[in-house]
Amino acid sequence: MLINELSKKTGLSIHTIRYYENLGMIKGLTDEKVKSNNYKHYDSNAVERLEIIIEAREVGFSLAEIKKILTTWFESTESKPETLELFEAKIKEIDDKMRYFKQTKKLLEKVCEKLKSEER
Amino acid sequence: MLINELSKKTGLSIHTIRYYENLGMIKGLTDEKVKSNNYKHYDSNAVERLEIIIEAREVGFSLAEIKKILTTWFESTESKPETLELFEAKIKEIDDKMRYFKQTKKLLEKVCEKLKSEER
DNA sequence: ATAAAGCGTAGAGTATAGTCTATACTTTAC
DNA sequence: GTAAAGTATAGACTATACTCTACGCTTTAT
Repeated sequence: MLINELSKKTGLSIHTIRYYENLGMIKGLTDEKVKSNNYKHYDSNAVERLEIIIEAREVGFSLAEIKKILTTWFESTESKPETLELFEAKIKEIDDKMRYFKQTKKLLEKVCEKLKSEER
Repeated sequence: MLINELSKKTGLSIHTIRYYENLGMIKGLTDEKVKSNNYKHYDSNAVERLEIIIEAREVGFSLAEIKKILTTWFESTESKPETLELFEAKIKEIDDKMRYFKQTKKLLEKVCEKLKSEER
């Protein structure tokens, strides 16, 4: 599929997809048989990668961190112990964030209660 | 307390605290009795506000959004229905994010498994 | 065959959230 | 009383993640 279809499939803008591609997070391939243009074709792996990017950026990971996750998941040949340590630390971070989430949700619920009681 | 103590209590840098103060998220007061300087004094409310800021930014709320939460929680006199709607939408957002968290955590756990199996 | 839409690259611009520097005055320690 | 450390303001600078514009070429539709 071309970038337009990829954009529609993932909900990301063409600009954003190209930005991620420039960062090396996804890769499109030009059809060798066609010489008149250099349009890039994207496969299901590109979709998968973009879906992971969307998920992980929502969690607050930086694109640099997400890139490491993608590399390890899809390309890694040799495994470095430091990468494992990084990801294990990230899992702990997620657990910590979950706690912040619960606290903030509670606060927001209290704020809503307050607003509702003032309404009367 | 002065800004140095506030910084130590919250773990935020003095620069960041001033940045938040400039945004109107916290407020220090100069001692009227002392005329030689205009050092600002911060009370427990400032600490409370900064703790809320830390929590909520971890969740991914923008400072503009956090400011609204603080205003409603500490200063609001009249309650606007749109504010209530905003916060209720934010609670839903938190629930959505929780799902992303769980998915990303699963992915990271799989990635860690992969790394461990390659190690052997 | 020509206009409209799509693709590519490169680079400029924007928004958010800090972070740092310069300058000047004040307080504290020795 | 002098140097070091603390405080204030203003503005410059940085990093991250987009977002947009300009330009030129290609494909598609009419």
